[in-house]
Amino acid sequence: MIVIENGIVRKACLRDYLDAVKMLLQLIPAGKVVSYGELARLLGVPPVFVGKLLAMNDEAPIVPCHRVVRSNGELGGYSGPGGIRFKRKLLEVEGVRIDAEGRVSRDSFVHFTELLDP
DNA sequence: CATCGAACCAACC
DNA sequence: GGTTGGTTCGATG
Repeated sequence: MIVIENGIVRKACLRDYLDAVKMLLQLIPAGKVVSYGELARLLGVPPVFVGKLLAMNDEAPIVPCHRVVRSNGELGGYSGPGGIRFKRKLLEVEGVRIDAEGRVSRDSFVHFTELLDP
């Protein structure tokens, strides 16, 4: 059973959360990134759980789980093919600016409210 | 800046 | 019942 409350997912099984995450990921345009926390709010789960879900995505990078980074700009992890190096490469190719310290620039972040409202 | 602990979860042991 | 995750956030020194 899955319940939606104020646009936030409540009690669902892993499979349901995974489907929800994938849908949200498809909304992120190339060249932009979102934070784990943002997804966590929408899904109603703790941020750590988002990581677990993304790690469970077997269709990376078709489903762009590489466009999810830490809120402080650091890349976070990537368990898909090619590992973290590949994640960074993908982002750069898509136009995300990453500084020498491996931080994503703030203007590359996008919020789901901006993706859903316009 | 570094470290700490708690947190909205389901699965697994 | 405790641990585990690609984490976050606020409080603290």
